[in-house]
This record gives sequence, structure tokens and C-alpha cells, in this order.
Amino acid sequence: MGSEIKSGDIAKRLWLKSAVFSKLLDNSLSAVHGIGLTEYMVLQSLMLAPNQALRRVDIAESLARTASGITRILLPLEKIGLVSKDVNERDARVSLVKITPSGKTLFENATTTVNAKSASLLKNLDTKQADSLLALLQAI
Amino acid sequence: MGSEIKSGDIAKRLWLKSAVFSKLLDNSLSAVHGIGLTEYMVLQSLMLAPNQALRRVDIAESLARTASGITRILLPLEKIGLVSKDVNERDARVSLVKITPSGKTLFENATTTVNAKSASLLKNLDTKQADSLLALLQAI
DNA sequence: CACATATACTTCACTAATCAAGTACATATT
DNA sequence: AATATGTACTTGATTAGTGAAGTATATGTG
Repeated sequence: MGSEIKSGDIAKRLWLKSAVFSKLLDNSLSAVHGIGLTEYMVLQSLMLAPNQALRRVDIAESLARTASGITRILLPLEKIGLVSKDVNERDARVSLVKITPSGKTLFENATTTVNAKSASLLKNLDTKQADSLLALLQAI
Repeated sequence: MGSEIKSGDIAKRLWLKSAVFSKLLDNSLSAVHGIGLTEYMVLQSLMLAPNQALRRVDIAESLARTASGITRILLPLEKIGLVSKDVNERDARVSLVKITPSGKTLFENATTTVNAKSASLLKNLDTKQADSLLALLQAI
């Protein structure tokens, strides 16, 4: 049953490539926009959300982090005004997070950086291969 | 130029899937074998090396970590006897790392766990898709 | 309604990893 | 040979993230 072996190899490659990509993307984002990759991903979750607001637990869920991790990430983001707190009238436990106009602007600019850097990291792949890779990553 | 956008999506998916996979693999390894995923990857680097010995800088390079990170990872691995220090007569700066017999045994067992867990995480993919994904991850 | 259980979030203590500085040794240059 | 530069590694301070415990609020059940 060689397919298990192959699965292990896929997982290890995924681990390694992600480490390389994350480091380079993180460096680019920090240098140009002053936020890290995880912070960027938080902003993206908020941008994709209906009303551009989410509960902390939902951000955690969507990024495979813990609630406490999200609490810590949001502190500086709020301090520099990229996100803001919003109350939920139905449930006083939740403190909704909303992306601010300046958060949106920064996100759009940062997205340009992420896309450009990613393209340079994936320059070995032709269009068909890139489509295929994206589809496979979405399938798993 | 939509290909940049796609590249960004690939990078983000890679980041997210790797987080999910790493967490689950790490949990399985810790529970069953008492080592983390990074420690497992260090052992793998040593297993694949000629003579099953490597310099710290080479381990760091092969795993996309820093030298100081490797120093810290090796401490407990040496303490529990999975690796051992070896001197290099040509160059007194380097302290070679060698996998021990018990390190080899543990690595073989841990590999079974990694492969099984990975296969379960990739069960959505058929053989052809898995081949394709592995090839693409190796190409980038 | 009262009470048990569940959920959202935060805080504390800890872990894994980084970067920068320091030490020891090696290699090249003069 | 003396000195400068480079390389391998370690250490101290810091950062990002985790897990467990605590607080506050909500929901379901006798």
C-alpha cells in the first residue's frame, strides 16, 4: 500500500513549502505594510464576511487558530485602527470585530504585495499547473 | 493579469492547509511517540543524510529553520537519546549530529503514524490526484 | 423559575521559534 | 606570521501562539 507513503510525502512537502512561503510573504508584508501574514489573513477573513464583521471564534475557526490567539492578534490591529470593536445586541458575550475603512485600504494594498510575491514564488508553474494546484489544495 | 490573484490564493491555501495538517500530525506524533512534528522532520533529515549525520546548519537549511532553532530542538532529542553528538576532525567548529539506533527505531514507528494520519487527511484525493499534488509541491 | 450546562472571550503560564550578539575556530590576504 | 574576514554554533531577549482556567452571559431542562 504505497499510497500511505505518498500521503506522508505530500504532508511533509506541504509543511516545508508552507514554511518557506510564509516566511517570505511575512517579510514582504512587514517591510511594506507593517503587518504580519497572520494579521493579513485576519483582515481577509473580515473582508470576506457579510457586513465585514465577525465574532472572534469565527475568525479563529476560519484561520485554524485558537480564540486566545485571535484575542492577541486583534489587540495591535485595533490599536492601529485597522479593525474596531462592535457590540452584538442579541448576545453580550460576543464582541464583533469589524474592519475599518483604513483597514480596507491597507488590505487592498497588502493584497497587491501578497499576489506579486506569491506569483514570483510560483513562477515555475504554468497556468494549467497553477489551476490544478489550487483545485487540489481546495479539495483537501 | 489574473494569474497573480490565483498565486495569492494558492499561497493562502497552502498556509491554511499546512496549519491544519501540522496541528493534527503534531498531535498524533506527540500522543503516540512523544515527539513533535519538527522533531520528526529533524530525524528524517538525519535518516536521509549520507552516514546519517549532518551539521546543524544543514539541518536548519533543509527544514527552513534557523541554526538557533535547531540547537534548541536538538537538546531534548539528545537528552532522550534519539540523536548523539559527533565531532568533526577537520573542523572543530562543527558538531555533527547523528541519529542513534533508538532514534532510528522511533523514526520508523513514527513514520507509520505520519503516513497513516496523512492518508486519512488526504482521503478525498484519488491516486492520480495525489500523484499530481505531490509533483506540483515538488515543483515549487 | 432555578439550576445545570454551554458558549464567547480574556488572562496566565508556558512552548517553539526568531533575531542579534557573542564565542570559537577556519580561511584568505598581506 | 599577523590580521581580517568568514563560518558554526550557542545564548539571551523577544515574539507568536497554545492550553487551561476564569469570568460573563446565554440556553435548555426539571
